[in-house]
Amino acid sequence: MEQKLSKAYEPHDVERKWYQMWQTSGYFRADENSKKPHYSIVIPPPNVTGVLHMGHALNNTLQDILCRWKRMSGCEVLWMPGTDHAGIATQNVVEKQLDNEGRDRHAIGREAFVARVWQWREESGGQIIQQLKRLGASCDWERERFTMDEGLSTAVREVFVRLYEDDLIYRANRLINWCPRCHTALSDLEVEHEDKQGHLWHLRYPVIGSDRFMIVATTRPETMLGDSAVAVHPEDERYQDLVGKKVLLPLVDREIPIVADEYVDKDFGSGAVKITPAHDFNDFELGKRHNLEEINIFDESGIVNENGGPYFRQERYEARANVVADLENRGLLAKVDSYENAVGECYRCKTVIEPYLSLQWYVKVGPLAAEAIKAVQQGDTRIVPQQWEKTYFEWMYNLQDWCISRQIWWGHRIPVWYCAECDELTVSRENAEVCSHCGSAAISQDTDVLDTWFSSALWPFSTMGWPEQNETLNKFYPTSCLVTGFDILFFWVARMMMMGLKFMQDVPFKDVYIHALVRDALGQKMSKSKGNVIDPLHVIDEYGADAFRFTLTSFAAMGRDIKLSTERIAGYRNFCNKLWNASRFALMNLENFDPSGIDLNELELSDADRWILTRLEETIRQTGQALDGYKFNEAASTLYAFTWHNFCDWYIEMAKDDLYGDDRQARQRVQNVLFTVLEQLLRLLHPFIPFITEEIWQVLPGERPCETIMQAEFPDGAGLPTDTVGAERMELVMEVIRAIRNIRGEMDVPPGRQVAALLNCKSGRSQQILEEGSAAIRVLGKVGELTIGQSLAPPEQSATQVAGDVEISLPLAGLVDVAEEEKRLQKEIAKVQKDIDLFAKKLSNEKFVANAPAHVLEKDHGKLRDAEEKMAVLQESLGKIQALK
RNA sequence: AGGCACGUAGCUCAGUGGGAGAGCACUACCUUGACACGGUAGGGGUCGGCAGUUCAAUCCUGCCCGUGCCUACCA
Repeated sequence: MEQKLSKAYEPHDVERKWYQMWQTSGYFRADENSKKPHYSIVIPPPNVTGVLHMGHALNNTLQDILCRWKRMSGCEVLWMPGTDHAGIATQNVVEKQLDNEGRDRHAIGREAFVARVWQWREESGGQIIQQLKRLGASCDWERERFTMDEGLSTAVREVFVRLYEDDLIYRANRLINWCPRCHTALSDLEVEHEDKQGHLWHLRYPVIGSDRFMIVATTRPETMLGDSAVAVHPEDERYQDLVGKKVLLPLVDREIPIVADEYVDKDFGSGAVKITPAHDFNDFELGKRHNLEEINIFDESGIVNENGGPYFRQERYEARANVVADLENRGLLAKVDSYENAVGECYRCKTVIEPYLSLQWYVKVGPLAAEAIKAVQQGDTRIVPQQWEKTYFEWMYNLQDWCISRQIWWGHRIPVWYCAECDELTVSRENAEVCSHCGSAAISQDTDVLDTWFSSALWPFSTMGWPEQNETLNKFYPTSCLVTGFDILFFWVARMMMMGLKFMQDVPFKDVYIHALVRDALGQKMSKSKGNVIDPLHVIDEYGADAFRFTLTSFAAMGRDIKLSTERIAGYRNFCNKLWNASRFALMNLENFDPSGIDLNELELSDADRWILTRLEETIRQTGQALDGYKFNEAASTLYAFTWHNFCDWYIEMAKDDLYGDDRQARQRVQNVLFTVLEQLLRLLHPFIPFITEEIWQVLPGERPCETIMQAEFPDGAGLPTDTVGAERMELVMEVIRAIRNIRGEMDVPPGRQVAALLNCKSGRSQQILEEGSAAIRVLGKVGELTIGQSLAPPEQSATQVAGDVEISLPLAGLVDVAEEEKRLQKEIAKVQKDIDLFAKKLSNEKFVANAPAHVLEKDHGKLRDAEEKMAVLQESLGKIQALK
């Protein structure tokens, strides 16, 4: 008994052993000087704070499949790995640590804080990289990058300065999304909108010089402290006489005008709107049109400032309660309705966003977006699946300028210096010492850092050494494919497109493959708070990385989310085990087998051989096509079906007879085919399940052409002796076996018991095929006495089935009772009758016959004929059976 | 409000203008010398509803119902 492989596949040691070998031997390394065609992918850099979650696992499994496949297909592959400094997220992590120590970042100061973040990154930032390795990711780790690396920081500065010089970066005082907890501006994308149940308060503002009141409705009554007008629609008859008059703003007793503006919806509420330019985006715009005062009533923590009169120093919700109570006491609260509206929250800490007036840096995206749109329209970059193109365009056309300054400490500091003497700006690639305008040394750098996504946008070329021109960029830019989830299509993909086109004059990637989101078994997003997270590392521990990868791949159908549960993973663990055991079987029967120098084309192959080789060639073709089209699930199911249902269920079972028999030549022939199929199958499967395939491949008999399966060629089917006619012949044998098994199963014949069978063939061809396949029929059908011929008379008492033009009869006597067989036959007859009815009806339809294409007609005629022939045999048998009763 | 998906076997999902598929679950039988993480056989679906195009619709078109997601400045 062969001792090379254990009885069941045990992934742990295998995974560790081979990953280490691959990495230390440098098989993941990309050579920019290679003459081979290039293939490159940049990893979507996970946050340095991150731990591997299902999304990463899927994302990186797919990338690894592509990279391993391309590497085996003769490409020089660069898979560029790295991590993202994740400004706000990382700062929050370290701030939390400080908080646990009873300190905050202001107490230790900027420099110490940043040093502390770096220290944290050194200690625990590499976690996710180690986890990617557990998954089998074949990244070129020697090139690992971090967005805060010196090189990438240089690229960030270069880009900032050049955009500034091209008037594509500017500074403006506007309303921005402000997180009162993170104390920073956020871009529009970093705000998540969620519908929340709240209230709509209707407030009464007294009109000056009149006894009338304007009723205004608001979801945020505290902002009335900053109101600078009440607006109505210009054509609203109710208020025609009031426009131009003033109301007295309650509580703070300020006089504010009543203005007319088209923005107001006459039919909503009272038709009058309170206008707070400093705290609402619409009001801000309206305020600009009417030249209204912008009164900021909050500080950066969302606490009422000195403009809030009596509410000074109250937190915003506290102020809200007090404002409402005070208004009510004065009879100025008309009514309160329940109201649901969308509230903006910080995407990092979920704090409710405050629209806040402040001076920030912006990227003017218009000209950049125009190029990014054009590139996709022209097909320079292809988005797969294509449906996402529409989403991409939709967003690109409606793009607002991008707020890139963040009031945090962890990130790329904005390379702008302000002069205390001449008030001019110095924008510089190097750290500035003196003002570029007046030469004064009294300059200070902007305290803000850049949005994390600013550096991410440069990732495809900054990681390759840009702004330096080098061979890596020449060879590997633009990248071949970007694999990512749709959740960062805007955050990241769109911005890489803009920056790549601007600075490399070429798209950053030829293809963008957008994959699904991984959800839990109930279809909910996995999150810590819901407690429904499946940890990929636990999955790998329990089922092995290969089973996990194959599961994800099998579910990675386009355009649908993946609902993952551990039961599903077990199924693919079983698949790995099946492959393992099939390999064990092969190895046991390949002892002393030497695969060298034998050409399958020179062997006298059996129909079974021809069949499996033909199926293999088909599988190779289908797998390649599926991968070409990013149809990962199709590739996976093709391979699954071939491995299990063709190779294991049929070929191995049929091979046993020859392997165990005395015919040395037959044995060698089968060994050759068995070896060939298994060896190629392992190579086909390697991109998907790299560990187990390496482990088996390494112990195959004979000399290996290279040290690792990673370097072996991906099968292309060339040289395989395919033979569709031979394969069809085998199908008849298989059909006969299935028919015999069907009778046995239906009639409850014990599996161990042999039966006699009589195969009555209508053609000499069938007879000849079955005679050749008789060994398989005997073994797989558990047939003892086997009679094959033409015009045979079946025994009086027998069970009958039909396969093609072959009538199969198993003598009943002593096996089963007549009633059972009658039942079985009637069931079978009912099935066939359904077919006959269907096709007879179709073919008697004149319109169908007149219009349907010839091949359809021919096929249906054939099917009707087959069904009728089958019916005749079954009816005859039924008659005989009934006669016995 | 707009946009995009989705609705197929008990569950999770593939799929195609020409007789409905897989995995899991289920039923029966089987420790046969690769594998019980296994084998063989079997049951199970008016392919969301209603119209239309077509010789032919689960697939194309329209409407409706239901479910998700994304984008959006209606207080």
